[in-house]
Amino acid sequence: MARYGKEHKLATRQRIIETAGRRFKRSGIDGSGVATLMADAGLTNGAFYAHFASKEDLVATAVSDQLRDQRERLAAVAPGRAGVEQIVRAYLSPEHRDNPEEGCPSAALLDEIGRCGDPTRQVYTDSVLAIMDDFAARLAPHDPQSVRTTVLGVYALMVGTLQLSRALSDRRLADDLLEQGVRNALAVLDGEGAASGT
Amino acid sequence: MARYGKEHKLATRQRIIETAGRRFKRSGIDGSGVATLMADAGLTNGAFYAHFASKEDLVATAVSDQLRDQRERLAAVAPGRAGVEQIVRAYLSPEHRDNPEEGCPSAALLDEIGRCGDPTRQVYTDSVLAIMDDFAARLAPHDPQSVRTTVLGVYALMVGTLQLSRALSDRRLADDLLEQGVRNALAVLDGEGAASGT
DNA sequence: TGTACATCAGTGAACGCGCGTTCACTGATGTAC
DNA sequence: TGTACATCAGTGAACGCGCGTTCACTGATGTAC
Repeated sequence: MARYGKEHKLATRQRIIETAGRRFKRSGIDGSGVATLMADAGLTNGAFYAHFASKEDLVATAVSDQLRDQRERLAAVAPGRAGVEQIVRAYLSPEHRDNPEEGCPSAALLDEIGRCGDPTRQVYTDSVLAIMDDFAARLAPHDPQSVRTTVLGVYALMVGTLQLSRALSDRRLADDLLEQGVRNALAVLDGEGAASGT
Repeated sequence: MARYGKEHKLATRQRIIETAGRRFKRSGIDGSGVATLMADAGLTNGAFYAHFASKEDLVATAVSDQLRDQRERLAAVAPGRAGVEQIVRAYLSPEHRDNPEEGCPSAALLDEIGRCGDPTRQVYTDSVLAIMDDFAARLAPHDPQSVRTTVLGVYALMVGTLQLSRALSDRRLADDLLEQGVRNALAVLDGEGAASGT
């Protein structure tokens, strides 16, 4: 059990990144202070700058990590039209809406990310595009490039729908909106890549 | 020029609400301090609590004011299918994306609003529903209730699309996404209320 | 095997600053006589 | 018309606190001989 050495430090760094990702999604970026982020990882504020150059550095890193995680979870879903529908339904579910901490970083943080500096937005863009490319390949394996923008549009649709469902204080209306979102997402997807259906 | 009296104080209050709305949309809610908000209105921090019970009180009031403004601007657009398309294109335009301060409060603040307390979310819900009801009446004057959820879904789609377009650091991709958003919004709307066309 | 030293992840106190909020006070305005 | 007083919108300093960041120090670990 090395408490000392490169491997240990990297493990600690990874732990900070993961707990910070959850904290940002729960409390927002501006709403999460460095001392709290470190306490979440079982550490004190002083150690922060041995791992990251600045809070913004952690923000970019945590956003990237969150999106890599989202990408990996999507990769585990079955291929074909059935998998696509499963992804859309899981994303636009009451469970996802009611647990932002475990969910999509875009749904929790997108408007704040839009106000971040260039480096963070660059990292965000690259990470989202990697997910979009995976999804496009799922939708149109022969020509993923052709549906890239379609897929980006569906992602935006789902993000906005989940955010609005979280903000509405009328639960029934929020549930109806999620169902409407599923219909809209599937309509856009089916209108496009008529390929790769199950 | 009364500097004193009910009318003067109400005018000052309204000025604070309006400048705060713009500041929130530019810097976020957590990113806007009371001293800055008051300085924007040409006042000092001390006067704040003569006008509002708390910062959260101002947040709820400013969000409501912003949405009332959005509603009034929408009401000025011509009726029928032409008006609907004009609204969608203006919303999902590069101009709107590049000027969040003048734009839609949902696009600028939705994930932060989702983290606000019940009173703010209640005010937000009521204000959005008023806009949705106007829009539904525009789409299906004979039976607006039937398209309420459709319209809410289109609003969510547009909000998410604008937010994502703002966050992407690749301008061409961000532009393509806006165009895709227009197609998606119109497809959902045309798939629904086949009525009231021009 | 045992001891002396080097390494370094993490601690905890402190930096200046801005946060949301409170309050004694100012000074321009309106009212009473 | 002029003077004395009441009203009250706004000022500015202060409250305790948390912010992001820095740094001297601790103490457990690994290395050298």
